[in-house]
Amino acid sequence: MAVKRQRGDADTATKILDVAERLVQIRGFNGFSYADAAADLKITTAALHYHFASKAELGAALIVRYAARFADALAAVDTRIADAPAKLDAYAGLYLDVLRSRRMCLCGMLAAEYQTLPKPMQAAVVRFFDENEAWLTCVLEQGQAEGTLQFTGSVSDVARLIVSSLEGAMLMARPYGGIKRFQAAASQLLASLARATPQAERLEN
Amino acid sequence: MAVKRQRGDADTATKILDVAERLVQIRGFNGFSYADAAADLKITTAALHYHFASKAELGAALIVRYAARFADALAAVDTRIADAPAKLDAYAGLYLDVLRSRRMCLCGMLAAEYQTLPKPMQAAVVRFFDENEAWLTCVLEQGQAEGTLQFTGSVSDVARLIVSSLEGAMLMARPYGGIKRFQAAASQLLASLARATPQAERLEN
DNA sequence: TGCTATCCTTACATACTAGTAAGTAAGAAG
DNA sequence: CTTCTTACTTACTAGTATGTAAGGATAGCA
Repeated sequence: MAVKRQRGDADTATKILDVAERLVQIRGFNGFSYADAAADLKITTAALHYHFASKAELGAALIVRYAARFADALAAVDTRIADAPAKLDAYAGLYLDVLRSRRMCLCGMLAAEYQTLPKPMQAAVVRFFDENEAWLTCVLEQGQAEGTLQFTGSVSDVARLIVSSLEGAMLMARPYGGIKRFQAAASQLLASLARATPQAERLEN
Repeated sequence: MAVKRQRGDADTATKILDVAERLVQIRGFNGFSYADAAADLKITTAALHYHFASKAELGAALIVRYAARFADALAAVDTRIADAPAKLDAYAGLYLDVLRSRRMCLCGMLAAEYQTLPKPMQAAVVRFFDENEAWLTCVLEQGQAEGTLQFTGSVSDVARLIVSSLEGAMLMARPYGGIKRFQAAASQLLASLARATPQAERLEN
């Protein structure tokens, strides 16, 4: 069967995901309702239920799409950038992009609400973080082998510290309403990992 | 007027705060209801409204009490411990205590929900973090002066990195259901601040 | 004894929650 | 032209949310 697009619009399911994603990133999964999303899209809540039978299903689809997009972005970093410290900068840059649109990381937000989430969403959130950790582990090993990164402790502990610190920095940045705090925390963290060679200015925007 | 205690119990307002605090730390402010707290206490929601007229009022009282208790704990650290690095360890220990009871930091949780909180709660959350930062700033300055801590960047940036990273580590620890991740992240972070080696650096003292 | 304040209950109001049932307009398929 | 499918809408349900009004129980006190 052919893919259809009736009025030149992105299809409704995609638009629902876009709106719901933004709402969850700003207000949390427990802080938004089908009514909010429906009002935003100027459709009925019943139409939402047509595309996503339950809120849990919508939530799971949200994480799957978000994780896939993040994985694509990480793959793009790998092809674009060779240097391990620069890869870490680019990684922090992905977080910064989210923060610039005044949102929290979707999965960071869901981590806070973790205990109230349906099982499939919980599993998807953990998968997202595992994938982040795996990518960072590769970069850290590369940097260690090249001698461009130095750290004590296991590679996976450092990977986890990076994820934790960046998620925490995002969390804290939002009450303070700016990206400066995040940038300061990220550059400080990454500087402590980079070997004390002359480093380009990073995260300057 | 005298303080009364009718059946040897802690007074109801305190018990409400205890239960609500636990619920918010586990489920979030948007993830718990007066009905949940009332059921737990085996009283009616109307009784909750007697003590805390609105959920917003209860939430604000929650933060005020939590912040006061935290401030007391920090003061106790100051009198008990002289060494700056050990103070930082004790600071991380406070977070660990919260995590051990399988809870998120109250204000870390509320930071995630920040955009949906009533104004007075938002202000109280920011106050909590400002107080944390101020305390850490003192400790970092002390450590810098004593030569027991070393770091690049401003004292307040480092203080913010510590808060961010520990809050982030708590956030991430809960989906993974243990304290190991938190401990690894905290010790790694603090180790990077403690004066690294007893080698050449010591000579300048 | 009766007055009063505290602390609570019953009963209710009002709004919102996710989710469902039934129907319909528009097009594709045969 | 009929039938089926897609993508909705209108109208509704049961349950839950915060919050209120009125009054009862109990204790201390004048």
